[in-house]
Amino acid sequence: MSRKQHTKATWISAGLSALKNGDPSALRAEPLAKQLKTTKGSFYWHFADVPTYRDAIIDSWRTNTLNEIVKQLSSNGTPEQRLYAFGEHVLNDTVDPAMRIWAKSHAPARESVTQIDEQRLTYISTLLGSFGISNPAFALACYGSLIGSSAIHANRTPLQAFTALIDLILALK
Amino acid sequence: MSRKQHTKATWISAGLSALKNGDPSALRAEPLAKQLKTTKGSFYWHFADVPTYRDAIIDSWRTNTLNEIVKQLSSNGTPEQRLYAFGEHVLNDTVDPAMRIWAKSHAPARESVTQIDEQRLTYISTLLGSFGISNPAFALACYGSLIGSSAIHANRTPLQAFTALIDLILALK
DNA sequence: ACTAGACCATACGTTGACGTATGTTTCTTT
DNA sequence: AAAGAAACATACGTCAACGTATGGTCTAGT
Repeated sequence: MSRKQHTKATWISAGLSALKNGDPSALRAEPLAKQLKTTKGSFYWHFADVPTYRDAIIDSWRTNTLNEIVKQLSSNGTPEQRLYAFGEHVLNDTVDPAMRIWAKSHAPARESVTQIDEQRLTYISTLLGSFGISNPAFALACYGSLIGSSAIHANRTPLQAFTALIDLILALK
Repeated sequence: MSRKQHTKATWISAGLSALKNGDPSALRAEPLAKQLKTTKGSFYWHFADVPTYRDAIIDSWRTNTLNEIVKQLSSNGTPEQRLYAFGEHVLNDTVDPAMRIWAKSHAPARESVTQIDEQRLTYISTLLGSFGISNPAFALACYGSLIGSSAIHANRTPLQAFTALIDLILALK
């Protein structure tokens, strides 16, 4: 009914949301509690301490993202359609930038980012391979243009760069 | 002999260096003082407070980067050579990722990143234009692949993606 | 409605960083 | 070498966030 109480998932969701507009230092117990209109009593019930919470955030991102990749893997549609769907998946991952900068100083974040990058690059390489394009630098360029152009402050949408690039590469086939 | 005292530039340099391996929250007076083997007495001599210092860091990055772009603009060499040189310039800017995430929550950082992105995109668009390539999405893809693939955790170098992409785009001419 | 367990509020002591005040050292100029 | 200026060290009060302890409140099962 009233379901006013919080769960681990609530806290993790709030943390992931905080990462969308800031760096990992935004993951602090008391400010988040205030934002959730509760107190840190709840926080410390669900998590032993802040480092534990932060690692749970990382693991949640990793799991969600891996699941999304699996979903993409088993999707249907032409390779072109699947490439575009992949692009949207990456662009929708607004936590990615924070995880990436966190990875510079935090081993668990680094491991998760590495794993996700491997999976995504493998997937896009496979799709490009179905067009007979096997140079792995192209996969890296595609993935990079997604990660990068979503971070760039320009008037164009990141998707425009990605689609232009895909069209260009597919012209090779 | 002249015992080595610190200057504004020393502090700013230390801050820029800290940003290479972490987020903006690493820019704190006392930890940096410890690292520079001095005390915050020096810090507060050179800067009014931490926000002032942080904005000085941003401005230093902006100025350095703009100067570097101007240098590239007046460089000589073929457009191909200048494209590659541009790529290296961007990849050498290891502060860029931290500035980019900072831009999400801090207006001065955002303004600087926007300005730098505009200048870089204009320059690369001009170079591509000299090959008769006018679709701005290609410039965004190139710049994005630099920014992005340098952030990606993979076994390949970012430059491989960029050069493959340039070669691909130049094949259009 | 009662009780057990799950969940939350709050008071407390601790810590790390902030910014100020004030004295001390080092540099420069004469 | 002395004086003034520039740069640094340090002690202090304040604050925000940490983590703990303890008691209160909600909820489900009987």
